[in-house]
Amino acid sequence: MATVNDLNRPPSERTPLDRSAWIEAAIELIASEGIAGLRIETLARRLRVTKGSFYWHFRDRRSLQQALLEHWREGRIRDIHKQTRAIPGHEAEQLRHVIDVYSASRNRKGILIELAIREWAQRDSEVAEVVAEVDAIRLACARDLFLALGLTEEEATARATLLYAYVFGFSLMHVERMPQEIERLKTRIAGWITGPAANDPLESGERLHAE
Amino acid sequence: MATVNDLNRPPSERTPLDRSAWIEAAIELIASEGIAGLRIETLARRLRVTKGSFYWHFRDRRSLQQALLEHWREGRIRDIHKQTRAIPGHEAEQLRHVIDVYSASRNRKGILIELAIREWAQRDSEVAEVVAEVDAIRLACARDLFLALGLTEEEATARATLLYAYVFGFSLMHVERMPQEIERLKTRIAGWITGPAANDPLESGERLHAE
DNA sequence: TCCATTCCATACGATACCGTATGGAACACG
DNA sequence: CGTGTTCCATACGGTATCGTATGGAATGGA
Repeated sequence: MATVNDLNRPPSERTPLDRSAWIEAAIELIASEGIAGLRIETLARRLRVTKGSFYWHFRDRRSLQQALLEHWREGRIRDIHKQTRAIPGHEAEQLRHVIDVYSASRNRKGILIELAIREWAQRDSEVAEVVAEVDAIRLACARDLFLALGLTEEEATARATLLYAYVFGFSLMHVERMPQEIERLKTRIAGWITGPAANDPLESGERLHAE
Repeated sequence: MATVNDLNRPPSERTPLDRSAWIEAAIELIASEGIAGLRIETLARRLRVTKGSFYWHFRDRRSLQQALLEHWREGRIRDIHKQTRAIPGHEAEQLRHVIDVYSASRNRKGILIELAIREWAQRDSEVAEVVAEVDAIRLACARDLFLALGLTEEEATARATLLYAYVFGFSLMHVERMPQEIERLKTRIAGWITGPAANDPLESGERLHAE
């Protein structure tokens, strides 16, 4: 597979591209430009080739998108199980780690990819199905960790949902604070989400309509 | 101002368009197609005119985007104060209402606009500044409600942040459940976010590094 | 009536992109 | 050496869009 170094070498002594090189470059591109910025000729320029190369490896634009989506799906599912593998006695730590990975400023690129895929899913039902699948797995894994902490089924499901909604939503916000304050804020929220059982959730739910 | 009805009438007896008509149509368009789908000629087709009209009302594409952004900013700020106006004794209810407005399936269009603007903000620093301003106001208003409920400054700020991150993030997720189950789930989460004070947040935060 | 203003249509050049057709260079292999 | 395969360059037609230039219809006022 072509390495990044190849881009700085004369075309003659460069490793030939393959599908995966195009897919990797496509991931980079949607991270910076969004799914609408995924253009074949733009990709080709970044890879220092012409689109003649692209149409040798892929049938058309849609074919690249499908491969990209499948690549994302597999990578995410692998990561989920790796990150949420239960270690008895360390469930809360595992959960905070999940939050940390997705809300950390050092993982900016991963977050941008995640947002780009979800933006795409808003307007493509096939993509929405893949996102739904990944979400289902993520939620199930997080829920299992909460279950191990002693929460009820429903409470664990709700906490898992809140956890992921929070990390995705926070990455959409533009909080105006000092970096140190933001870290403190995130730590506090993470601690609350992964913390001990809250008040009786059913009762608070009912009060929504009773008041 | 041109009404929707005008689009079904012959061009001769139609109310002349003005800037606001273009801005309204632009909002509709980014809700359905995203910010990248905001094209002048596409807009013109929807308004049953040619782009000759557009370039009379606006200098260029960027000018429309700025007007659109300003329109969004003002509308959001108006809405925030309207929705979070403190009514003594009903603070929790107000907070749950905020969650309801943004996570309700009936407000799909409003959510899509919100997501489109935030997607835009990821790649345009000027837009990011406006989003940051709106976020700051929203967070301050929600924080004040939590303060009225007796929370500390830091706890109120954290809860307000969690509240908005949750509603934005949830709208990005694709939860595979029956509508009734989803409603129950959302009610439970909303009750928890707006509910009584949690465990000591500082302590849980410290544990993150201690374990 | 004449004229200025408002609002829009039409036509144009320029750019970016898609997908196809076709040729060519490098390489392996018999 | 000849040949097939792999990988890419080039050239082309077609579409969508931007911004400009310019003319025209309708309207209200002097």
